[in-house]
Amino acid sequence: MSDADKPTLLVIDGHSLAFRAFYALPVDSFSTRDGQHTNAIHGFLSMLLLLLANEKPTHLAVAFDMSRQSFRTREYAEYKGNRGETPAEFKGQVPLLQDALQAMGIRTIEKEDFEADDILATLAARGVDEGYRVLLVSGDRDTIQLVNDDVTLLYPNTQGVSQLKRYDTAAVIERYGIRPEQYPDVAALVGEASDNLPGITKVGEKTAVKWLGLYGDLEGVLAHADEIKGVAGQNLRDQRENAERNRRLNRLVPDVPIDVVIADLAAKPVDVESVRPLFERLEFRTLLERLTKLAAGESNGNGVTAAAPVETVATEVVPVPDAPVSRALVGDELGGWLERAAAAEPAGLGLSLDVLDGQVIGAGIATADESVRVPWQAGRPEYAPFEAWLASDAPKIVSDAKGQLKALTRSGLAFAGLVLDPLVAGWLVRPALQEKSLADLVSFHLGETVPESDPSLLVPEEGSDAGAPEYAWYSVRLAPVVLRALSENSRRLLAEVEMPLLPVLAAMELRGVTVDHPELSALSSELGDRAAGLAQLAYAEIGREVNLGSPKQLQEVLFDQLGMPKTRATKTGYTTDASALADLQDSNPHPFLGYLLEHRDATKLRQIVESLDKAIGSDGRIHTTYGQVGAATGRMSSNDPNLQNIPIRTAEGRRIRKAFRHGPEFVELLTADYSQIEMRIMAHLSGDPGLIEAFNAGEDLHRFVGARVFSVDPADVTPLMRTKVKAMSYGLAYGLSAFGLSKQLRIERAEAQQLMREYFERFGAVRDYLRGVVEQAKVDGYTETIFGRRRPFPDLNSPNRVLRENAERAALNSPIQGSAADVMKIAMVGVESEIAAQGLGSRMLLTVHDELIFEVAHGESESLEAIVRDRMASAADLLVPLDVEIGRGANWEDAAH
DNA sequence: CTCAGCACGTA
DNA sequence: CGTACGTGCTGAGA
Repeated sequence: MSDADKPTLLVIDGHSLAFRAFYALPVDSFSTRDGQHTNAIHGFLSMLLLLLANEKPTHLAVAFDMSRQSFRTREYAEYKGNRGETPAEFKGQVPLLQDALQAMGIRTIEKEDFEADDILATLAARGVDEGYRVLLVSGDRDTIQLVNDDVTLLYPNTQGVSQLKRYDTAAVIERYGIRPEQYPDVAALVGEASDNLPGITKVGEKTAVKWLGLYGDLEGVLAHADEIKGVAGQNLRDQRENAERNRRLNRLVPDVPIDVVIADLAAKPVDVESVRPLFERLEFRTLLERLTKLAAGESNGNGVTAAAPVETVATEVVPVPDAPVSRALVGDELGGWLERAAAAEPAGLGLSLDVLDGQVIGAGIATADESVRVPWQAGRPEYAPFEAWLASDAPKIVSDAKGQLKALTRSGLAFAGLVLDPLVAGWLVRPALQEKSLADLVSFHLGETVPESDPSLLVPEEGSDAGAPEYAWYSVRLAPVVLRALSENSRRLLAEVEMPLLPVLAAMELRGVTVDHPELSALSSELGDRAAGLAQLAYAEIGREVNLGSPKQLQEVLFDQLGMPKTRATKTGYTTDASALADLQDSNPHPFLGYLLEHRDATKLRQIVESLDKAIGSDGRIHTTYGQVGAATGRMSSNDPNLQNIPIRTAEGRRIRKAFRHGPEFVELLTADYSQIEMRIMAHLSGDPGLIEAFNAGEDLHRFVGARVFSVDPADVTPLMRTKVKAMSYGLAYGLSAFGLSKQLRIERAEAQQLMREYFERFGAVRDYLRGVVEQAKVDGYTETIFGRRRPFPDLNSPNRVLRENAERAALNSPIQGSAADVMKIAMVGVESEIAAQGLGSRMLLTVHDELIFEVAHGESESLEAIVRDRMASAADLLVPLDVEIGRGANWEDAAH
């Protein structure tokens, strides 16, 4: 059996690690509201989670000292007698820590008369015998003696427990100049102050190692004590009992009588729910989150190892390398460094820009071993090599590149050669937004902690927060690790879609969209007046003033004062949402309800108008920010402000769209959207002949489907029939139930059920496909889009029904929504590059999932429309055509079709 | 001041 | 008991 195949047994000295954590973490910052100190528990568990994620032990246990008394104190009463009273704040934490471990399903072991390290020695010996690779974690140096080819020691750094140094045989030899089994001899000679074991006066590590080199072991040294010259030799002869006693005491017992079968220590997936109560009591929110992530990432729940890239690929994580100290370089010196660096990292150099007020003020550039700082100001000759490198095709790896790309553009710097954004790549690995920042990514994939900015950091080091050179260094080191975690298809998606899209989004953000301020202001005050009037009317109905925006106060009015029947329960009471209020209006008509609903509409719209108005920049335009790594399905999001939820359903809402205009240099806006893209994708993925025919027939989809479902001629499909099949069709992709359908259409359950039955009779392949998606995902642990974008679903096999069914619906929807997102992204890249290739002045401004909005330059209406239509329609080759609808107009509303 | 919960806008 | 988002408000706790 090769080493890599061996199971890994992890044994931790619980006391020593918890004690380290106790002193490493400020006790004041780790206490619950009711005064329980938790710093030792928190520190220990934090370290444990890191170990579980990074080392992936197959078996594990935590050993504790039972008391201060042991066979050692009986032999030598002063043993550890120098240690003060254990702080009460610490003592109280140990039982809680043991409870936490138990809840996590981790075995704790203690044995009367022995110390935890003896248990480590015993388990290590048994583990090696039974063919395990053994990892020990202890803060007691005596455990160094246990290291051998199969046993590795992880020893906490002096500062705390956040970093462990890995001691294998080679590391021990390097650090101490002796083999691990010789360590107790050295310690016996030198003594161990912390254990109150005096050694030989004047003999330190160097002398001890020298003597052992000469005479082999302690026995040999003592046998030749007479030959050793000098004061040290004399002291050795005088104090040899010290050494002999120390050696007896520091020998760890490899056969403590404990009835532990190592196979029983097998690591079980942590059940987050059984841990939750205790963690919540200890107020460990971050830890619970990390634990949840760990549980989600480790297993897909059914024991089938998913091919999905959900497992961290970090292996060598401890010890943590320190970021190289970086020098500031400019001019020829930088030019030379860049040349050498490029040779060292042919896949690309790490780059991170320092940005202040949207402008570049400097940069960090790194290889995996070295980083440099580059200051920058416009127009200085000494920065020419830097500018040339930026503009060249030299490959660059930039984390969270979009914002930096914008800063480069704003600073007038040409840029090329972006080959990878590790943040985007990491999102493709785990698209559920787990790793939101470079620090998260570093922690997950490298198992390291970025200084200062990471909440899991145990001991914040002062003034060591990461700057541009460090970010560049992390980026370049992340690149190969993250890429390895991606499937081949995902890598292609990254290279051919996501990376090319990144600068496109940056450009769109910079362009912004013109919005008419006076129009919004007028709308806002109009809506404000209306809301105020409606509020007065509502107050009059109930004879008092309440805050209509407060669900709590509304509940008092509706259920107490007006005595209306209770609505659907929420966590904190009963819902007052629009559909519930509409139901109430049916059963218990009351003018208050109508005024309340209208008031809601008015205030909601006003709030949207207000926030848009505030977002208009000095250029008269709104610049949203797109979240390329926003959605788990692959979609983009828009924020600050969100331009993807501008009202459209009501006439009032559409007035907001009228305020979105073309800029003065342009003649109109053009909107282009995919018609029914999700249904088309469903037709493609399911191969349903009926649905495919529906799209190829070129007839109104819902009319066609309605004709099939209700067995009538298309011409005889009534509006009501059309509404019903339309709701059904759209609901399909979301995992809609008969209950949900009946609710939405306000029809009987039985009728909804009947409708679904008829539907699936005609479009059976759709149902088969949707079922198949979930079944396959349960086996694989993930779903995949047409273009290979994967999304893991750890809850699909959860015993918790709510979790499982939620996961099933999400899994069913994911390939559909995700493929649509793939198609749109491909189209955007294609359109942008074709506009550039043809040298058009028109520009792509916005994307709203299945819609693109452009600003049309003079005389380009037709050519732009042709480009957009072509690139959107040809973005994917499906079994059904991709239909694109285009409209033009002076504003967003008029440009709709 | 932060945070959870609710409600609601879009595709 | 319909997927995916982002935002703003309230009210509770610091």
